[in-house]
Amino acid sequence: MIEIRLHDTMAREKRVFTPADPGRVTMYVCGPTVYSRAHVGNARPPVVFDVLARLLRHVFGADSLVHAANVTDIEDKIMAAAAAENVPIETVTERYSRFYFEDLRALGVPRPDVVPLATGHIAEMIAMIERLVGAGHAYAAEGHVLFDVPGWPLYGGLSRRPMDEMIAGARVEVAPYKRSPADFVLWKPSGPDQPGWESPWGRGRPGWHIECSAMIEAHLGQTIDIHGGGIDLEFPHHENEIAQSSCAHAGAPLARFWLHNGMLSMAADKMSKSTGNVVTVGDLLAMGHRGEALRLALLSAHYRQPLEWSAKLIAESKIRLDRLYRTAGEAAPGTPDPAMLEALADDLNTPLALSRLSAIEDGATLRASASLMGLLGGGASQWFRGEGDARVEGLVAARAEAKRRRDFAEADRIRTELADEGIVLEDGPEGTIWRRV
RNA sequence: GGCCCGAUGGCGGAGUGGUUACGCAGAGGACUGCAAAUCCUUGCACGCCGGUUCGAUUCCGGCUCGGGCCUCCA
Repeated sequence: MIEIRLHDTMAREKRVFTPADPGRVTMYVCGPTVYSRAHVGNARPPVVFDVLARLLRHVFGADSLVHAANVTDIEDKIMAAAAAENVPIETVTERYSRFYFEDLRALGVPRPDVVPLATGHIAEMIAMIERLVGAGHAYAAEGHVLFDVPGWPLYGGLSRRPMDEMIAGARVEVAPYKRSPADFVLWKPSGPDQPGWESPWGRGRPGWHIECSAMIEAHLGQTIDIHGGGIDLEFPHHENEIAQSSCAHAGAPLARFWLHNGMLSMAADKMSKSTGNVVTVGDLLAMGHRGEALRLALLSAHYRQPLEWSAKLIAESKIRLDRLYRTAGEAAPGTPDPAMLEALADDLNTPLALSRLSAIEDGATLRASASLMGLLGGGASQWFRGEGDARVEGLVAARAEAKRRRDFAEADRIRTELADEGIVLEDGPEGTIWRRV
């Protein structure tokens, strides 16, 4: 069996990955808060961890993996977005949740095995908070429940931040009900006009961090094999998840491997909703870019490295796919290329894997290899032509007839006409094929 | 200010203590009615200063620059 090595943020080094139970590999990736369209940066984790999921299924068996990714459908930004439209939060969350999975499908990312909703696990969250309170790790104050950070000395292990510096460096105004500035909220009160659930501490709603801890416990267990997410979540989100879960589980570690992807930037700035420096997946698709080209672009750099997003990157990725599809043709998948597999197994080195791909000459091997990265799923003719277009086919046939008459002026006129529509013709030994640029 | 990461050819982006990344773009050639595509050939590199070493782009230290986190964030 091939050896998979993954970079574990906790250990700060690559380690050989072996599941606790090879028959049930567990992976959880932090999903979106659904209050707006996903931008390309938001799409990097789903794409990256989809590649990992494909690799794990290839190595451990198709049914060996339980891949979970949550949807955060209760959060203050959602409430703000709903209030702005004067609609219930469900209107907002259902709309953007639908968009999110449509975008992912366009990028070749299937729905994870488990997609838990935060609002579907309020009882589990309350139960976990009660356990934390009972164990002395959390306390109620003014309708809030807070995690007692100084009371858990192991806090900060993932991000390696010394406790005193976290407190000294706190830049936010400290709420008066907090015992320590580092304490974070597990439950917060809701006003009469805000969404909320009854709890031992009054009507309220969960804090963001407890959602993941409770849903991981509910669906995957106390200790999972892999926990993934963007590097920006390392602190405080993942640190807080660790604190909550470990304290609720008598010290059992939350995850055996922590994987974090790097950020996407655009024009030298991080792509983020708060700065407005974003391009949404939906915008790019509407512009005519292929989802598969966007996927390849997202995999063109190693997942832990930052990635500079640009129009040129998309164009290059599309051209690369053209070449790969020409080689793949209509071949049925064969056996993956060992060198490509080796690249993926070495901490998901997709740029290296991509270079291996371009060295493969056999269509069947190429298709099987590419499918491990979620690429080359369709046939070449489908890729180049898109959906059937009778009018274009007719013009191509008319041009072929003109060529047969050696009426090259007419043939060139038709070719120019199609070129103006962004359609390129290629005369080959088996006739003319066409594709959109 | 604190914690952490990075610096590779025109651009993107792997990797390595001594030997080819790869892709895009460029140049030349083959092919073509002309093209396109394809194939062949080809130019272009490892931020700065020290150290270790027979030898460093690769290891160590310092510097400069860039990025992320410390607040919602994938």
